[in-house]
Amino acid sequence: MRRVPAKLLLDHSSVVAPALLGKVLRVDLGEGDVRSGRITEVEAYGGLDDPASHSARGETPRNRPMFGAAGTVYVYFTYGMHWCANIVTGAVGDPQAVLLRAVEPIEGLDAIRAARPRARRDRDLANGPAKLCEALGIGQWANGVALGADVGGRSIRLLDDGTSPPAVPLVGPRVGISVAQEIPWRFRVPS
DNA sequence: TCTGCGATAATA
DNA sequence: ATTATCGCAGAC
Repeated sequence: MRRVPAKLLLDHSSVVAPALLGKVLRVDLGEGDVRSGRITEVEAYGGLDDPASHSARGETPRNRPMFGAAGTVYVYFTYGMHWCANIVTGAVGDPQAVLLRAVEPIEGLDAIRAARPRARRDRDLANGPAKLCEALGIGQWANGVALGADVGGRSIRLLDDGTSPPAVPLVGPRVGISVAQEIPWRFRVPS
């Protein structure tokens, strides 16, 4: 299980996004609590040219991590109660990111179930951007942190276990946006 | 399975 | 006012 090379993350988000399908997201929360899942759904968000992106109107305190280096994690709080996580792509100053929308749990299933008490079926554990964060324990602590970096005993890694991205991913419009709905930047592993 | 709706607070 | 969401209730 090797680390995803930084080079893969350094490109336009719409190019990186489908390449992340099948990769393994592993969160180490310390004290033996390790949770991971295979990425099955993502969305690309661009910079100033993408009106649906948090970075569309320039840099603010919230979106600052998007302007950082490729491989930075951007976590935001929304709807008054949910955390969602992105992987930043592209060069410093070019605010692009891939929203992680769904994973299928691999490691730490018991901890994941405990973190998602409202999920009645296992398929509902991490099949949404906020569910994914709650399941894997991703929160504000991860905002602005580089993949692989240690944050007080916690870390997030992106790994390749040999699974290839789907040759033909399902593609469609991004979810939950009110502008730029015609841009097909949502990518899913075919079921 | 699907559709509609309320929760809840940071952001601009 | 809006929001890169979720889970519940009710209809079928």
